[in-house]
Amino acid sequence: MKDRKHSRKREAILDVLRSTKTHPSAEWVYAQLKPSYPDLSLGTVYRNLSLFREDGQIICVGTVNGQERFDANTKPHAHFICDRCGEVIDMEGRLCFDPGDAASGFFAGSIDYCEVTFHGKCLKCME
Amino acid sequence: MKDRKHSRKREAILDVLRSTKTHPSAEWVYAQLKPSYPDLSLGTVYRNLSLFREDGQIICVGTVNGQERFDANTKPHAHFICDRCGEVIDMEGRLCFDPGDAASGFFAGSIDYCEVTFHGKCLKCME
DNA sequence: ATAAAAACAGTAATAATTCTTATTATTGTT
DNA sequence: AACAATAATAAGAATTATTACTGTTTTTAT
Repeated sequence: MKDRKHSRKREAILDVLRSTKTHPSAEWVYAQLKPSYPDLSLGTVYRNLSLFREDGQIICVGTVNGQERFDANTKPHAHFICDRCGEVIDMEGRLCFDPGDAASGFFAGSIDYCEVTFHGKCLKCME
Repeated sequence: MKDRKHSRKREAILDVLRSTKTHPSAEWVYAQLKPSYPDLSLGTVYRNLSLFREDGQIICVGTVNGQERFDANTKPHAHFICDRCGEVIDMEGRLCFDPGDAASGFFAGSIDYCEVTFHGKCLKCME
């Protein structure tokens, strides 16, 4: 990881991500922090999320309704996205295979990681 | 599938999608057709891609560099995305498991489908 | 042929994200 | 503690993919 100057806001952004399981968007992180950091700027959230991703401290889960969603849990794990309400749910531990292993050896490029995303309706949205 | 009036342009858009393995963006489809249909509008491409998706004739592969990518091959199959050049490559037939099966029974919501996407560098980008 | 409905082009609007610039915070050095 | 050097920031402008609107054209059923 490149070494960076310390920044209270960057730290706070990462803390928010680490203290939730909701796989938030940039906007949501911003809304969470704005009360405690009234001079926080949305651009700062976006910029730091990019840095975290570069440094491998967070991963992108995918875009839901046009917004990228982030996850501070960098261990490989699958996600479920509810196509009705947009909620993103961890499926950690529910898969008994490593899709990366399953494909390497068959593919000529180099595989860095693999995303497994289930789509459907969450329990709440099934009524 | 809802019944729709016939449209020469809609037909052409689907033909383009069906005759390529490149998993194109809306913009790319538009660029392909513009020479033969000089009065084609980008909005028409977007609108019809949405209709195709509603009708289950195409699927969304995910966003690459901010642009959604589409695929007329609706059979479940995995993809590889090169994070350097953005190329999307089919991994059809290379997975020996059905991730949907692997997860149902463990999850309380209803699973419609499952996306498996590998990330890395394609052969060309590895030099 | 004609009338109703759907599809269209062209353009304006929207919305997520990135970029720019002037200011402020951090860090190492006296 | 004062100091530069430089990274980080706020605010807002700019960019860009996508969607919505409006008046016109195409399709299709009568």
